[in-house]
Amino acid sequence: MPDNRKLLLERMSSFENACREAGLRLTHQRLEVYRELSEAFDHPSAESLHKRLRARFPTISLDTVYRTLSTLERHGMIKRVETVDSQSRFDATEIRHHHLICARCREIADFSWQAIDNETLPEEISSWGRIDNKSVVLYGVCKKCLKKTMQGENQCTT
Amino acid sequence: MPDNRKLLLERMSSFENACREAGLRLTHQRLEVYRELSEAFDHPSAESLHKRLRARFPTISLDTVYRTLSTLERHGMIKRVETVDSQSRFDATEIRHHHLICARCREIADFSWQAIDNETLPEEISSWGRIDNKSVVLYGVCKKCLKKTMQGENQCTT
DNA sequence: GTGCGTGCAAACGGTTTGCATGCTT
DNA sequence: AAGCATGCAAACCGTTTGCACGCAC
Repeated sequence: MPDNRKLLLERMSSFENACREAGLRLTHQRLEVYRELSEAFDHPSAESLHKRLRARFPTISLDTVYRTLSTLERHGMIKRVETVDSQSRFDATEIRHHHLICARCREIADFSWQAIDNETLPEEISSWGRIDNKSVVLYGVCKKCLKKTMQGENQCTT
Repeated sequence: MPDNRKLLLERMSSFENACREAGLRLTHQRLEVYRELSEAFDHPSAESLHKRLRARFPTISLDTVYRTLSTLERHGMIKRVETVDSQSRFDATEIRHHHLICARCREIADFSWQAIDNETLPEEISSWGRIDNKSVVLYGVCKKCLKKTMQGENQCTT
């Protein structure tokens, strides 16, 4: 059995265990959505996943894909690629800065990080293409929101 | 005259010049949108800007705010805070990685950058709140898209 | 059998667009 | 006077939600 096939089977079985632990039913759709996402390498959108799934499984609905992705995300089984939000946010300052985003109040603060600005990009990048812009986004919870719930402590899991 | 007031006037007059150069008319609405965004420090959304503008200028429409922001962005006079897209994109891999986004084909590629992962956060951050996640996004144009237009050359403006 | 998960359709929120009018040039 | 920019309303697209049926447990 080829290695990638074996790897996928392993991922599927640990996914099934995770579902059981979380009390999520092992539906055909759920398994297929997860399998399709696991085999994808391009960070597909819900709609793009749905298109692929329908090829193998014509009756699956777009709603189910959306719902499944949300459920799996809520249980930490998959990740949503970081976006600020569905709303665009604008900015008139021209000086280089990075962003801090509070997960609770959605406030966006600026900060600068010279060390990063000066860091040279990893070797491999040049084979990908041309880079125009480099941005660091830190996600967390701001002091104001922390105070509201009285659970503080600095911690960076990254 | 206070300093920040003076600074704003300077920005407004250089904005007006930029508009003239770009062939954009100096409408009341255009100027007000830019002024409001310049005075904002919180990366407002179109809707939030509209709300503020209406306080001083009750007849301005939401459409105009949207259109103005797009126009100013197109001319490089303001920036849209980096988002992947309006669509959410998902990801099943659990290993730490950052993202490369191609501005043309919207492809998202992964890369790792140990130097950044190990870099300690700037001092000031701890006064903002708690950080849970750190992500670097590089924007550029991938090789495939570059080939299509035959204009290459590596360059990082950052 | 119980009730979570699905499919369908309709609603939703942010954003864009077609059109006639108004205002900058 | 010419035509870009605006306001209004309707369309749009991605996503969410209410409901009744069906399937995993």
